[in-house]
Amino acid sequence: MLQSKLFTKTIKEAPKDEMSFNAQALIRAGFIDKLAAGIYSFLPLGLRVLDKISRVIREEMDAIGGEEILMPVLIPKENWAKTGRWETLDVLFKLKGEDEKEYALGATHEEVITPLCRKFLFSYRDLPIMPYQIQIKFRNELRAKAGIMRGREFLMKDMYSFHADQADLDRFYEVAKQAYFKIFERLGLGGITYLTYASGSSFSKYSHEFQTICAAGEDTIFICDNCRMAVNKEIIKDQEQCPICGNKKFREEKAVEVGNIFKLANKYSQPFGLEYVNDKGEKKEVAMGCYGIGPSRVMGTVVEICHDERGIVWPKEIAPFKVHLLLLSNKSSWENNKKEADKLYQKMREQGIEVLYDEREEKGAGEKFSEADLIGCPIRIVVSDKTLAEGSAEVKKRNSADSKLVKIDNLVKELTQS
RNA sequence: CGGGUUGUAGUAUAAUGGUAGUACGCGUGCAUGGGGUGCAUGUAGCCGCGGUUCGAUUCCGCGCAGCCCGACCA
Repeated sequence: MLQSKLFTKTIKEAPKDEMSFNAQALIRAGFIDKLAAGIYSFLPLGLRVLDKISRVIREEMDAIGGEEILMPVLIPKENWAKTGRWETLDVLFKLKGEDEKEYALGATHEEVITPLCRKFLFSYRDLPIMPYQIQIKFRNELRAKAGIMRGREFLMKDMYSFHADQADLDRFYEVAKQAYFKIFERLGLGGITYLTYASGSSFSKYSHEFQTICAAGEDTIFICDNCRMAVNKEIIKDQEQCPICGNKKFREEKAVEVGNIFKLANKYSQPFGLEYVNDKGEKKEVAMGCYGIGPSRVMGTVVEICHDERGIVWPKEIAPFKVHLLLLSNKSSWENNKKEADKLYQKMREQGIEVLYDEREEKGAGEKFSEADLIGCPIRIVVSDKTLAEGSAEVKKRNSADSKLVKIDNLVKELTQS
């Protein structure tokens, strides 16, 4: 993409009413814009990142049998009433149409997916199934904060699994757990994201959260370094030792809940009468699980963790572009340098390398460098008088101070191999 | 939802009961061209309503909005 065509601009000073680093950096770099408290637009750069996060999640969900769907945002009152959550789920945004019919915006989708599956699930032969969606969720948080880490609307991947019995739910739950570890590894949060025991429901003693260590996090977790698990502070009183190894030494950390998996059992299948017939002709209740990850929260979390004093340092799989190509030149050599950089840009695009090309003539070198650091693409390539004198371009990784000159003819080949 | 705090230009800030200033941005021109470059010039603002006052951006009240702490968070 040509940077001159990017309608967003970077700004030097963050708005004073944004306290969280993720929002400050993302706004300064032109990834997001705040409309109201907890409500953000995703701009071209930000949407690319969000889409990449979603893509990683989608790939891993598909790999464990997920089937992607898209459910409504507008959910009639009757569905919520059936489970009692019209009254008890206080984050619901409720609204009324002209005809007085009442709805709530989707805060979670058990009340949609469960009756939906009633239309297709009849026999044990139909089980298990694992539909999921990636969609904006609406929750009227009393206090939105921390930039895109706790918004009133946010992107969420929610998968629901349906099983013939508890044993099959337990089996798939472990599969989903492993998929989640893979996802966080790919998103650049591997090694600092812990499976965390948290409060469960009447159907299972615990739920599991995926908590990423992060000073900006709202949760406090206690980590067992022995088996690399954690316990949420909310249940630490009734869980004084590691549930896995019995170790009593915990390390306390602030963390962000980036994912959550939950055994629902019959909590929703029961009120909606979701049953199937087993191989003996008997009617049985379907056992359910649900599995959430918030891509927008993940994006905020990554920014909180992957940055330095100059800006964001995106993990390679979710960077808006792999390469940020900068054209520098003085006036006399502009035409020539631009021709070389244009060629390089074309070649990279032909090879499928995602590249943001800063070909703006009016910007000085310092501004281009500063913006590149702020935006945070993994690889910066500079074409200038200096580099062209060597028949080369300068290659520098965002996460390293070192740079090197690479012959222009070898550059694209080297990039496709890295 | 309780407590606190703040609303001045697109952004960040200053002053003032009597013509609202600075920096960045944006526009124009020239210079510059390896770390948010320089000079000139232009552009744009007091959250809303009510009260006090000859006069309110300033003082008072109410409202709205932002932020912080807390509570809440399938």
